[in-house]
Amino acid sequence: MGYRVIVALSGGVDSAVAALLMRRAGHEVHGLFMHNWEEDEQGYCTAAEDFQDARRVAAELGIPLHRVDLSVQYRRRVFADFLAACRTGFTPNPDVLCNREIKFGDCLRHAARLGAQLLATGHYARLEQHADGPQLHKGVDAGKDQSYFLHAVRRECFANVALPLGGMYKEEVRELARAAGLPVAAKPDSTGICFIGERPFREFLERYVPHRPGPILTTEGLAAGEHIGLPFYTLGQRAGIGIGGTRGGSGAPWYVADKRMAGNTLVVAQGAEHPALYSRQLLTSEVNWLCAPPADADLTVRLRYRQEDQPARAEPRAGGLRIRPHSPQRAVTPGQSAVLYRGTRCLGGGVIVQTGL
RNA sequence: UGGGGUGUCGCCAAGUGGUAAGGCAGCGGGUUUUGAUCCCGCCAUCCGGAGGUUCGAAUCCUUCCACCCCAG
Repeated sequence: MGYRVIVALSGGVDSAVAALLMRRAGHEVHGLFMHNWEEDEQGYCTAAEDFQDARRVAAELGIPLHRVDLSVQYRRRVFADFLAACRTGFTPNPDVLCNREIKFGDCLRHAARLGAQLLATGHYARLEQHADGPQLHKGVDAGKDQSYFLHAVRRECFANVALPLGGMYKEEVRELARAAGLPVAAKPDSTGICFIGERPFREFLERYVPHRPGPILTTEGLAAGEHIGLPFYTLGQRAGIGIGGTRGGSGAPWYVADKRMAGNTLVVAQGAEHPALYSRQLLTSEVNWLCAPPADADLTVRLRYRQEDQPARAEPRAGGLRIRPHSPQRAVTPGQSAVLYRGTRCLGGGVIVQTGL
């Protein structure tokens, strides 16, 4: 008999297959369903359905299913942060924090209380246990790689974690699920911020952040309209600005180039390649290292999920790193994470706090 | 109330007798475990209003209306 392994079952295919694989590896597998967000009346929250799916999966696999309510912790340590960041004009990535605080924080501790030697999840990333500690690597399926979301997890928290899908492609995972008769084999991939779900982001945020209209200016300083409040926009964004054609304009679409909190001003640039949309360097907050902090600067950096990582130089500075990508990067956004890689290995990362030419 | 100009989809903007381009915005969908980016689709039976000429007009004529400019 192997270990007692707790698999975080979300009700989706990935975690179901993760459980399947751990059981096949001979472990004693238990499922654990996390409840992180209070139901609301809007009908967007699918937690109830997801729990039912998790139950069906557990039943099919013949494993016990536990359930833990972490919604208070989520609200205190993830959502509060998220809102605070939004209010300062940042574009936070709550899923990064959720992995650090909830999934590989409270959930991990809860798994230990349930007697597990190992926690497994359905993330597409590879975890290797070495003598000098765990190493996080990109998932083999480049299209699904989720190492970006995991970079902020404390390194020691990976010591007793397994990510069985890291070496697989999504199609293989679905195929395994089908072959094993798992009831969620054809369930669509979930997208969207986990607690918000698929609902329109703006509509969600409006419940917590009041509108505060202000001017929209072009990079030339011309008035271009009115925005509803800086927190409702993100850098590089095109849709939702509401600017039509202008006399003598190029006819190209407009993008958010800057959010000036001081003057409550949204600055927009015309054309997807406008120089005002590019940054040559950025500063990060304190970095969470998943390796011994590297002395040299030969690495690549990913500045937004699903963006290709870029060669860059990184040097320490007070409170974090100064990162200079070899080529200017588009829509580098405070609040998003700068995640460092060397080859397939994820070295860690920090939150972008400032960008500059 | 003298002269000149303009009036085409929410915004720009083609079209000057042959039966409404395009872009932007918007909407819908696809991709996606971050709000994007990107991709696909939809989007004026009607051209400021009313008459008239013509087989046929947004395009010609008449007139009215609105706005702009120059003179005043």
